[in-house]
Amino acid sequence: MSMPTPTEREQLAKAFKALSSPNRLAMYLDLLAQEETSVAHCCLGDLIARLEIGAPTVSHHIKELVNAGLIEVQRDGKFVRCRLNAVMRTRLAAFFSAPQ
Amino acid sequence: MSMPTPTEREQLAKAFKALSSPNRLAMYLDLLAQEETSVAHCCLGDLIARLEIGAPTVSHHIKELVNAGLIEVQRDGKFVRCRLNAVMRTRLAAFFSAPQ
DNA sequence: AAAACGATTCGATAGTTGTCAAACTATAGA
DNA sequence: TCTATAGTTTGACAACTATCGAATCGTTTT
Repeated sequence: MSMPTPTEREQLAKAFKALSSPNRLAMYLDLLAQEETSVAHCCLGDLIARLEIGAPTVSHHIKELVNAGLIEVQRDGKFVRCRLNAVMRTRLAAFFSAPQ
Repeated sequence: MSMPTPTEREQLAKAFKALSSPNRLAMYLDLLAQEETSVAHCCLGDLIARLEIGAPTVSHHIKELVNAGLIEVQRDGKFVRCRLNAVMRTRLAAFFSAPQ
């Protein structure tokens, strides 16, 4: 990978910070697992059920993950659907990939 | 990537936490860049010179990066040589790699 | 319209962390 | 042995953060 610009470095640090909280990482992993089993549906309630933290905290974490560019959300009636941001995922993979 | 075990998840979170500090990320990037230009040498003084933080802070950050399994260090006389941990780098790349 | 449900905002708190200055240790060279 | 150099440890502090309970907002259902 080529050397990131200072701006890119900032974005990377932000993404890593978002994944540095065990519960946020668990949420990211949940969405990752879901992506690979092609389950369309995932709202905050699902994440709340799986983790042992309250709704306000989950809501806060979701905002952090969105703000870091790691996931995307979309209102759907009462629910908020979450899914991974594929572009960011690819960028992070590239970051750690050794040259050829 | 297959679902990480709780232990693996802990290790991942630890690695991301280590990279979530802009200065620690800069240090990791320094070692990354160096790896790719095949410069053998990199001691703490080099990192101190490039970043605008003091020696105690750099020393502290190095310990964090080592503890997270991201880099390895080795005493060499007066100096401490730093280099990336290739295994961890590969694991992180795999984590973000999309299936097939 | 009222109740129920999903999610967000707010205020507070306990705990964590990045940084520094000062003191210290270790190695190399004169 | 004295000095200079490279790095570490310690103690402290300001800034940040993960979490909670309570109140609120928006949507659906009855």
